Amino acid sequence: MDAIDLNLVDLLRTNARLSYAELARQVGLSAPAVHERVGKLETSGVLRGYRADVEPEAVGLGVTALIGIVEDSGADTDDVLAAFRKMPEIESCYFMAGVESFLLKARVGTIAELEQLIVRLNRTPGVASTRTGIALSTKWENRPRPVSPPAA
Amino acid sequence: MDAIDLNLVDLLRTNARLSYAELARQVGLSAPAVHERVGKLETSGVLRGYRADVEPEAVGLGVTALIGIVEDSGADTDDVLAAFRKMPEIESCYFMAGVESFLLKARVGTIAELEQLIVRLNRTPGVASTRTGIALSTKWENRPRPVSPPAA
DNA sequence: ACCTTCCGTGGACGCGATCGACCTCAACCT
DNA sequence: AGGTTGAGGTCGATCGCGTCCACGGAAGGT
Repeated sequence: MDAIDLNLVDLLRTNARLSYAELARQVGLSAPAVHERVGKLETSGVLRGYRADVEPEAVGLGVTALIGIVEDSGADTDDVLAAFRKMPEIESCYFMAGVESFLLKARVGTIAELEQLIVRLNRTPGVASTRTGIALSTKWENRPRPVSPPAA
Repeated sequence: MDAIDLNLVDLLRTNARLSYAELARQVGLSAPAVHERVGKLETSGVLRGYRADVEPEAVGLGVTALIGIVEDSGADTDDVLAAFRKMPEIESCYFMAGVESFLLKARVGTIAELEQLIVRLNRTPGVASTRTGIALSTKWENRPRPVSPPAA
């Protein structure tokens, strides 16, 4: 993980579809060298994948909610997690310090669907209570933070 | 936005580096047709970009926090937003219904940096108070929800 | 029926991806 | 010091992909 690797990570974080040739030009190496570096970053787990960034409204997911979960005392956290994992509307899941064991970010199409999701969450074994906040708008999300020092 | 478009969106959401030729095979069209469709999805704003998914720990961002913000009464929300936007550690920013106007997701390297961030947040004009929760682990994040019906 | 528009296909051509051979340098061993 | 080894690079060649263009057929309007 030298400066060139960090540079590649930054470039791919801003545009994951850059060609190896273009990446090579940007970092000042040959295309095969970049190809090998990126391959190593992938197999070492630094680069976990490449995702298109999609406007949620455009695919019918206009409602965003953030939901805190309080577990039952003695609940099996792994079981709870497995149940959450089966709900595709839960985009993100953080295990938190504090009274609320989990914080979930969910996206659904309508408030009615959100209601159904909350009902399902409250019914899943191990969940004591939920507290949901509705996002009126997403100002930004997953903004890539440059990790390599600016080129000066 | 027909079924093929949704299919393309799903494919790119799972792997943004798929070649047009490969996409074409998967959806049963020719490469130029896919090229044109993807181009239109980009210019129409459905596809906002393509991002590498990076393991945060690997780039020195091991601490994740979720921070609720209460605004001063009479604060200028746009100014507050602009201030947040200048803080690169804030990865996501949601404008919320409820007492807390914003919910921020921030990533930093150390608890000390988190402390500094919170201090800065509390100092920014328009912010009345903050409430931060620390994520002990990220179970998953930005899981792509398939948007097109399964191929059956 | 005709025209127009949209959306696709097929062919062509230049560039990119990717493999293998070779080079360079630094670290380490003897 | 000299030799060996391995990591990480360049170069060149080959093959497939990206992308442009001309053409074709279906749907819909007049």
